[in-house]
This record gives sequence, structure tokens and C-alpha cells, in this order.
Amino acid sequence: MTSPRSRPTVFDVARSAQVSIATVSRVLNGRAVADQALVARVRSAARELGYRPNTVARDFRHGVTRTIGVIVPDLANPFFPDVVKGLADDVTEGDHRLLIADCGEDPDEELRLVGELSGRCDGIVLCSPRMSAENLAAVAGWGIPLVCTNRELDGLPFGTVGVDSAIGMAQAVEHLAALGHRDIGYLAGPTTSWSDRGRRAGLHSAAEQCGVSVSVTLAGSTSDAGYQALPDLLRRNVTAVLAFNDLVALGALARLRELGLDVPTALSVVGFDDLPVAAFLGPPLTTVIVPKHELGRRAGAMLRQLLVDGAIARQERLPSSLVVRESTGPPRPRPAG
Amino acid sequence: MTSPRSRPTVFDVARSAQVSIATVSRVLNGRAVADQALVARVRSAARELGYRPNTVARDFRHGVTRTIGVIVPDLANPFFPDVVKGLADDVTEGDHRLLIADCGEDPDEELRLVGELSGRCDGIVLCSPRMSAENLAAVAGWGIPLVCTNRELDGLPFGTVGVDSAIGMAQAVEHLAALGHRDIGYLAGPTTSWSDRGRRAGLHSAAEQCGVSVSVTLAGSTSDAGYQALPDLLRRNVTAVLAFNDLVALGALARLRELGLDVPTALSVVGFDDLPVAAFLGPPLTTVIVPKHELGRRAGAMLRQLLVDGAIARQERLPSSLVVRESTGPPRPRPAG
DNA sequence: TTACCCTAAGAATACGTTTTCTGAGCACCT
DNA sequence: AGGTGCTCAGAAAACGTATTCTTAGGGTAA
Repeated sequence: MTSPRSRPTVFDVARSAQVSIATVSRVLNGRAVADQALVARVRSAARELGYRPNTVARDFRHGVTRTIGVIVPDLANPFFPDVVKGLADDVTEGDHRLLIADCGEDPDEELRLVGELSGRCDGIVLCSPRMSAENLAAVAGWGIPLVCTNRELDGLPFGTVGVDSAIGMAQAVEHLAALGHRDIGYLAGPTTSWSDRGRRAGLHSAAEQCGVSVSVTLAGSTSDAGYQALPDLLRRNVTAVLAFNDLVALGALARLRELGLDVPTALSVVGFDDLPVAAFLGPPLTTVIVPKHELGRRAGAMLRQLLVDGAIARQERLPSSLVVRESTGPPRPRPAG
Repeated sequence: MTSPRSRPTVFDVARSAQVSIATVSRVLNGRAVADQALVARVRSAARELGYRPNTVARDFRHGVTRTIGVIVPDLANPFFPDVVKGLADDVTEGDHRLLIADCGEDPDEELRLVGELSGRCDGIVLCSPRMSAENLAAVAGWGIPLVCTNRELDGLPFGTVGVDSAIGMAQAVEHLAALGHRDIGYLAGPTTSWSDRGRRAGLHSAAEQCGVSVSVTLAGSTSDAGYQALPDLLRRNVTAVLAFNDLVALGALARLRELGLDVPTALSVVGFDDLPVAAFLGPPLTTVIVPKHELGRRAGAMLRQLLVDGAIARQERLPSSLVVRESTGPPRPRPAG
């Protein structure tokens, strides 16, 4: 009578099957065991007792968890579930499990989560990390295999896979310029966002190229932010609005509708990310496709590579591209005056 | 010279600080250690070596992970991130971490994930589980503390917290009836969905109550499903459409727009769930609020309770309620004939 | 027939922690 | 002054598993 209530261990199985624990372990892990009678006894004893190996003990013994963790800023932003799914597809191919954590856009929580997760995973993917460069450097010191998406850092031993926002931005600006727009507004994302910096830079250089002027106003990353910030841009007499992302564009669209302004006749709107919802909006949103799923896949592949050969981290960039739908059109002729 | 490259352990710290490992452990875990000199030596040695406790070893020793796992059918459905956030809010209060997993709407994967996660967590929350009743019963046999949301099962020792769809459904039907609708259509959810059964039942009883007729057509749980299924309902001459959820409603809205049918003048549309996006649509969607965040919180509270006292599981139900926005209005007068 | 090798399963160990147990030293009380 | 009790830190054990080490036994070859 060892333990009446607690989970059966390998010892219980061994006793029940009249063999040593080594044999139990060998049988249950498919190692060679000659005597088929032993195999059968162990198997049935394990089944009988409802034995389930202790995962933590096993991981402890192996020193490896075959688990990869991913931290996202906000699962409620549909962008991230898509990259997580890409990541999941890749890591399951490499026979890893995926554990997801949400830091709620809080940089400190993000750092804390890296600490927590790293103890239970073999490697970590950081999606669009919000934490400071200093903290990222500190994390680097922990020696955890780590890959970042949507952020590039100099001098840090992390692999990164980002997207080249400039391509899509340029296409968007060219598209608007071709339609006849000369004054476009940008609803900017959070100042802490690396993506926003890239998109903004791409925007400005493309605008210069096309000879259009751009007004910037700070919005954020949510629909509500877009809803709030839109009027400021309206006052600047722009004929088209580029949003930091589709969520912001969605908020802008809602505000425009509320103001009785038709899209695209009164104002053109362009989003960024191509969220699943974008194609279903009224009107369907012209936006920039970013390969979210592929982003996740590449991050996974890179991390797994890092796990096997500890290779020095590479920096990858995926292209973005415009998809024209119905939220953009020629500008309304200026009121005479 | 023990291990030149691998992570420092408590032994390394002990050696460096000239104390026993017991003392190291005591200092690092805030247990009482009298000699302040020892404390200082241990602290500085740990810092010096960059010692970070091995989480897996610690969890192994404790036999407890202070971690709760949650499995959702599909993170890309904005319903679930909201529930997960509520859950996170609750479990962090109880000093637990939350690990999220996505089974991609695959019942087998869901079962597999329960097995995986249960080894690394103290308890599990199953959101809207898709697996068969048999498999759920099998899981019950594993003796894992488990709580289900959005599904009630008889004779299984799980806590459940669901939502009473009937309330919201009744309000929706009454609202439509009051507007003058007599023929309403229902875009049904997946047949495997427990929620759909509840919503459908609520719909039928309310319809009978109000003396309106209802036509049902199978859609699914995605926007695309709503988009595809809508025309079938149109052929049935309904003046209002109730969707299984907001995603389906979104797809229906898109199809209606494409067909040049105005909402709500040509057709009224009602969703379910009140996703964040619902208020931003054109037109803003009349829908049924389900307390997603609270759903998560209650599930967390119930699970934590289960963890401390192993209490016999309770069944909770949260109310739902209609929110009227602009996608519903009086029916267009019937064409004379 | 004996010695050697090989096989196959049992015994023992290690993984890194936390905690119980032990023993030494000191102070206090009788 | 001697014994008793208490405090504090070191020694050792335990958690459950996988694997290396050990040993017994059988078969083969000389």
C-alpha cells in the first residue's frame, strides 16, 4: 500500500507487472524488450492502473520540453492569431507543442512572461515585442533561443523575421496618386511600435516620390483610436486616409459613416494588415496584405533551426502588397473657391 | 570544474558562496536565514553567476505548476480571445499563469491537447469544447481538474459555466416582432455546437410565443459561411435574419451589400456575441451581448475553487441580453399582390 | 568441457529542487 | 555546573523518469 489516492507511477506499474521499473520504462517508450510476455504484462498493468507518465518529471529528466512558447501583445487584435496559427503549423511539423501567452500590450508583463515561459519551453517567439531595447538586451543575456517577429534590433543575438512595409506602402501611395489624390492623411500607430516606424518611413519616401503631401495624426492600434483620431485628419483637408492598420481603418470607417461621409466618394480609406474582416466590411477595405501566416511559419522554422544547431541568428524580411477593394476611389472635385 | 557551459545550478551558487545548497534554497525563497552575511554571500553569488532556478525541476519537486491551461477551438474567432482575457484576469489574481492552446476546431486535436496540457498544468479550462461526449467522459477519467465553458454535460464531474441564450434570443425575437416582422430566418451554426442548440431552442420557443414563423438554414460559424448561406434564406421571403453569431452576420451583411439590398430597410439583421467589431460595422449591428469576459472570469474562479477544495462541480449560467443598434428596423411593406 | 562473449533484464544513479532530518553550539534555568 | 531546550545551518532524502551500469545466464567456439 504505497499511495492509495495519488497518481500511479512507474513503480506501481512495475510492482503490478512483477518487473523492474527499467523494464516498464523501456516497454512504454518502445525500447527493445525481448520477452514478449514481459511486454504484455507491462502493457496491461499500465492500462489497468490508468498509468499516465508524469510530464514534468519526464521533461525534467530530459532537460528538454519539446515545447515552444509565443508571446503576443494582444490576442484580441486579429493580426496575432493569424501569425500564431502559422507558427503552430510549423512547430507541430517539428514535433513541438505551442504554448501561447498574451501580455496585454504591457511591456513589463511581456518581460515577466518571457521569464515564466522560458522555464517551460525550449525556445520563444516574440511577436511584435513592445518591451524596451534594454530589456530585450537583458533577455538576450539569459541565453534563451529566441526569435522576434515584426521587430529588428541591432547587435542582439536574436533571429528576426519582419515584413517590408515599404513595398506595400509605396503601392498604396501610388494607387492613391494614380486616382488623383494629392493630400493624404496618416492615422499613426503607437509610438512604441516598430511596425509604425517602418510604415511611416515607407509612407514618407513614397509620398515624396509621387509628389503628394501627407499629414500625420496620432491614433493608436485599435478601432476606437481610429474613431477618435479621424476628425483631426478631416480638418486638414485630406482626400484620402491611410491607417496604421485595419482596426484603425475600421474605426475611421465607422466615424465617417456617422458623419454621413461616403467612402470612397467623400474620402478614400486604406488599411494595413488585411485582417480576415477587411474583405467583409462595407465597403470592402483596400488594404495592404501582410503575410501573417507565413510570418509565423518562418519564425517557427528559424527557431527550430536555432534549436538544433544554435546557428547565429538571421534577419528575414517578407514582402507586403496592396490589395485594391472598394474603399478607395478618385477624390471628389474640390469645392470651387 | 563541473559544467563549463550549462546553466548554473544551486550547487554552483552554494560552492561559490561557501554554503550548503539548503541555505541557497532558503535564501532564494525568502525562508528565514539568520546570518545576514550568509544571505549577502548567497545573493551576490547568485547574481554573479546569473543563476536562474530551473522551473521544470522546481515544478517537479512541488508537484504543482501554478499554471492553468485553456483550450479554445479557434483563436481567429474574436469571441475566444475575449473569454481568454477574462480567464487571464481571474487566474492571475490567484497567482497562476495562463497557457493558451488552439485546437483549430479539430475535436481530435482538442483531445490530444488536453493530454498534453494536463501534464504541464494544474487544471484546464475547455472553451466551447467540440469533442464528443465519449471523449469528454474519457477525459473525466483522467482526474484532471477541469471546467467547461459554453457546454453542459450530464453526469460528468466537470464544472460548467455557460450562457443562457434563451434570454437574449427572446429579446431579439420580441424586438423584431415589435417592429412588425412576421417571417424571420435563422442562419444556424455548426451542428456540433452546443451553443447553437441552445440558441435555436430559444429562438423557436420565443417565435412561438410571439407568433412569428422561422425558417432555418445551415450556415456555420464563419463569415464566409454567412456569406454563402444568406441567399437560401432570401428565397424564403423572410424580412429579418438572425445569425448564429456576429461573424456569420458579418458575412450576411457583406452579401446583402453585394446584392444591393440595404440594411435595415430591405432586411433586418441580428447577430449574436457582440464582438468588438459589431459596433463598428456599417450599419452597426444589433446583436445579443454575451458576457465573454465574465464567462472567462467565472470559469477561472470555478477552477481555482476546484483546485483548493476539490469541490464537486457546479453548473453556472450567465444571462445574455439584446443590444439594439442600426441593423434592425421595420420591415418593408410587402409588395402588393 | 571450459572460457569467453553477448544478451537481456534488474539495480542503481542522475537530473535540480525543496524540505525534513540531524547535529552542533549556545543560552538559560534549576 | 550540568542538563535541557532551542536555534540555525549543513546533510540527506525525495519527487518520477530515463539510462547507464551490473550481473546472471546461455550459447558458441576452441
